[in-house]
Amino acid sequence: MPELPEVETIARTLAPAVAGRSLTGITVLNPGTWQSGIHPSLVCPVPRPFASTGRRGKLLLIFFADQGDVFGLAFHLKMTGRIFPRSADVQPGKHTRLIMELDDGSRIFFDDARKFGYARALSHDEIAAWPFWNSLGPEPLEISREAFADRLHGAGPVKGRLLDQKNIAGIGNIYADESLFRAGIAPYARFVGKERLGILHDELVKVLNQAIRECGSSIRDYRTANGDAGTFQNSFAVYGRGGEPCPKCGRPLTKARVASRTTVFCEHCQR
DNA sequence: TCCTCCCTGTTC
DNA sequence: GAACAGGGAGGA
Repeated sequence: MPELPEVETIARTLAPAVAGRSLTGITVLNPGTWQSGIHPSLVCPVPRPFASTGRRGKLLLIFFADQGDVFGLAFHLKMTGRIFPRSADVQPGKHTRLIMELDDGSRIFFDDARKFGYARALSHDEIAAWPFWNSLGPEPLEISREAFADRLHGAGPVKGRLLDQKNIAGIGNIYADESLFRAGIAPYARFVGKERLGILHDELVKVLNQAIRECGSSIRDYRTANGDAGTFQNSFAVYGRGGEPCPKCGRPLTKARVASRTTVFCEHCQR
């Protein structure tokens, strides 16, 4: 379940693996994983030096140094996607869906047990034809408190609005539940006022930054590009803790379905 | 705005 | 052997 902090961590830990290297080819093992109008062989007809890695919402980005029609790659890891740089002697696993071949013989595997994840080439035409990219809301760590409150203000349950990537990019079930608990806002609350949404932004920024410092949350599948687990799962106040005592008041945490997602919250501390 | 579906490994 | 996990597309 890589959300913003996990994808940010993967981008940072992947950077050394691509630094100074070039992409020489892309091998697609699962056809559905390559969701791009550009054939993978056309991404690097000649070796393409890498420039950097990055992130937009939950998308992992890899950019090329030279200017070409295709200037980078985007990966959505969805729930079970993983990125593994590996030396030339390591063979792909049964869940390897796509392989990036590098000029030193090493490879970067994109594994995804559930096949929900995908990769795309980034070109101006590809982006123009990609509604998801074009509808992504601002980054929560870059938007102001006031702008955040404006975007989240509305009729639907606040958790649904927080999860909607059109409003704010990069928030998934974990950081939605954790930030709502810290802000004392019930996930099903509607018409939450601007002041309380400002508090939600404060808490969201804090929880995201702490999770980034801790290299993300590893529940089961997520690992950094180095293969390490994150540690923020040890700091969860509510996520995955239905029935356990609330960290603030000690009453049992409620597990319910909100915005079509499993949601854990405290009925006493969150209003 | 809300629900279902896509997938498959893991848990009950 | 069924329920569950869930991001986002697509339909109601």
